[in-house]
Amino acid sequence: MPELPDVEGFRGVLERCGQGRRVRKVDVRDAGVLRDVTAERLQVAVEGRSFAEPRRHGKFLVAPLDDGSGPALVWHFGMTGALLCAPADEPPHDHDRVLLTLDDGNRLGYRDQRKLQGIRLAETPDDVDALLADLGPDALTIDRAGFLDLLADRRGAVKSLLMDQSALAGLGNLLSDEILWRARIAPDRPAREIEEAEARGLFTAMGRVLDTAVRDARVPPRRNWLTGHRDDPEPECPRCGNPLDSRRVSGRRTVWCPHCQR
DNA sequence: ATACCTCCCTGTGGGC
DNA sequence: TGCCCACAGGGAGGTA
Repeated sequence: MPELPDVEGFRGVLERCGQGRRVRKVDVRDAGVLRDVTAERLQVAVEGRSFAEPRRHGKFLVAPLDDGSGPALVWHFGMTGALLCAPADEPPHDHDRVLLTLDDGNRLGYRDQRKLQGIRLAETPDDVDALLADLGPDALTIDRAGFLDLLADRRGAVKSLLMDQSALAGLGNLLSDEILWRARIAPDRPAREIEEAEARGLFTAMGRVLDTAVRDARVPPRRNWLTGHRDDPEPECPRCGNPLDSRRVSGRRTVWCPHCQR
């Protein structure tokens, strides 16, 4: 599930619920979500420290502790992860894998059904940089010139480019389909063959889709968006009414309108 | 450089 | 209310 807008929402959860709060207790209920760190190390590193200002890059959420010069928690939410804030005495959900009890009676929970990604501990700011080193620029902050350069440098399908985290960080399958639909560009078009005017339109569509999705903290399944139709039994394009098509592009289910998208 | 495959996990829904 | 399979909005690693 989580793409850039969802993770931006989790950043907000962490900011409102965690920032400035001290972690009283780290409860690892399922160590299967810990990546390159043991439950013991996580406890020692985090308990007694407080959350500084969190930040996001692509689909990663970074939570530096104390003054930011030492360890940081680095979250990735995979397909099914979420960060939730709840009163500490609320019974945990089955999929709450790690619980962080705060000093104000609240509790941050990393909830994740599938455990495809998880939580890392960066020991230093340099470690954080190393974890994020392979990511391209964030989709929310890249400028138009940088975006046009990405397209020009890429031979393969434009959808593969949008989804490639090392080229552009933050877009997932749903957002990519939505943005391409909005810009009327077929997902399998080679990126470098997209005309400049279309490419500018694609950049604008990305910005608008992201703005709305960030406000909703998800890709909203509105009926006038593609996303609102992709799971219909016989999906039709909300713009032209023609049937939507669906097939795999770069290994992911891809929905588009063959009539509108060229 | 890029596309495809498998794998990592769990749960759900459809077909039988 | 059983079994089996494909599939789901994540990514990594290996191959051609």
